[in-house]
Amino acid sequence: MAKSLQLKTAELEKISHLDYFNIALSVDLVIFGYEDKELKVLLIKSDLEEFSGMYSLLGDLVRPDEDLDSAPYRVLLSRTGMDDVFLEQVHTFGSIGRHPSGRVITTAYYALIDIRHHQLQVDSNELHWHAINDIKKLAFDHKLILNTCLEQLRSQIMEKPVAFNLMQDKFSLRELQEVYEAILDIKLDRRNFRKKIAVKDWLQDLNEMESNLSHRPGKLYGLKKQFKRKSSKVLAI
Amino acid sequence: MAKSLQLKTAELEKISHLDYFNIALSVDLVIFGYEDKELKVLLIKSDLEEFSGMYSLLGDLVRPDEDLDSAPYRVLLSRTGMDDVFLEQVHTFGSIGRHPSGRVITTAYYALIDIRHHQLQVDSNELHWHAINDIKKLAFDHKLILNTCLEQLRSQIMEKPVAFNLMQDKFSLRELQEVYEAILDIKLDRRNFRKKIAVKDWLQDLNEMESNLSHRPGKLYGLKKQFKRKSSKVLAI
DNA sequence: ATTTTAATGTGTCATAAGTACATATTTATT
DNA sequence: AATAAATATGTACTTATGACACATTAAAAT
Repeated sequence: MAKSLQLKTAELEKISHLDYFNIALSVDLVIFGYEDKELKVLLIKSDLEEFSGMYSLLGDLVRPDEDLDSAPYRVLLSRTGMDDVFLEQVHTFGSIGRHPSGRVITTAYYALIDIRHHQLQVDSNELHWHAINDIKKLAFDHKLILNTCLEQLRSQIMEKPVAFNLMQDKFSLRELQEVYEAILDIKLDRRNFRKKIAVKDWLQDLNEMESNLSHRPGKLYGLKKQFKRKSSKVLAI
Repeated sequence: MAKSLQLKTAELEKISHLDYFNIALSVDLVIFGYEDKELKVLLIKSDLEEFSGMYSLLGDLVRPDEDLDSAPYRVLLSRTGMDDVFLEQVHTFGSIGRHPSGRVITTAYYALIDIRHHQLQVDSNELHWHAINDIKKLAFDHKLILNTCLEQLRSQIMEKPVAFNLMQDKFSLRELQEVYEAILDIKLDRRNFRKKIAVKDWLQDLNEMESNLSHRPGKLYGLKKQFKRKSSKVLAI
């Protein structure tokens, strides 16, 4: 296989016969969703005998004819049917022993999904949403990858308008606060939370109210246009 | 080459004959140093004909028998003789066309070097320090990699005690401020800078003074032990 | 119609952090 | 003894953070 590479430099030639291409490169996805006031992650039953019965992240080898950053979009689309999703690269994991089947280095991404808009086109009944606090161990080093991505998500939500990718287009401030509380896993003070969000100037007052509630409805807001991607998802600024 | 892999899963077997291993993985290093009140980067003349005359970052392919995070240490030691260096992984770059010789995905690291302590064991006279503001273009996508690493460095120096890796063990507050100014490329107010640093509680007053100056000497400080690595470099917390 | 329920919407005070800015002090040099 | 060139330090203003309580609204129940 390595012979089919079009290598030109002395360095690459010299190295190729030393089995340098025995390293495979994959992407792994921490797919976050939000439902029932909980942050969830989409997991699949591992198909490796070493990890039978355990769950793992969705992932795949990177193809030679796609950009690294395109691979996670392809995986998402092909494995879940979800398109137009917010994705961010987090870290690359490459310990020697991390994959039992061989040398695989993996670049981890996190995705943010509005579960209510992106229905799972389940290609297997082994795909399930798991509440983040219920995930105790995962196959491979995927728990480490999950923790790393969760930390990155937590550190970004007050800096950039990314949490909105977990929500529908219209939401009340209560709903927004609940999303933040689910991500951070702490209770927030309502007045202080609203003050902080107001300062960011991310929100558009839609002049609409919640409905079908058995109590006083809240105002509805949307993310300002300048922070949205096509089809209403948020830019990775 | 790919045949020599010990692949066990159906998925990997299926994929291996599709030339999936035609992707090579490398590491590239943005090696920062500080001298003459300037932030510098260690560059080497590119050995590719496509980029003849241009400079590039130090890098190498990752070997199958080393952890990904070990590769940059090996590169640093073998190419410059420098040991015990602060390194941090930043981002992985994997566009299809980024390397003219074939498909190479690269994980970028930045290193922080105290130039005065780590004399270059130059293995080639093509290795040179370049002031960061003088670097206009680089081979491959290395200017993008440099910019990404510089941004990460800038965003970390007020959060974590990493800038000290660019300095000698004993320093005055003026010298420290000059390092921060070089990294951020802005002038800082002396009083406010000292207040901010004091709050961090990173510094140990050494009860020594500068000497051999033609003006009033400043007090000397060192980084507190708890933030140091062996041989006086800073932990990546 | 009135009351109850369950939520929304809002302000103040105290503390901490950020920013702009000027003067007295110390050492070596002349 | 005077000069040069730097160090060391404080205050006033503004902005951000965190703790905390009460009046209001809409729907549902009576």
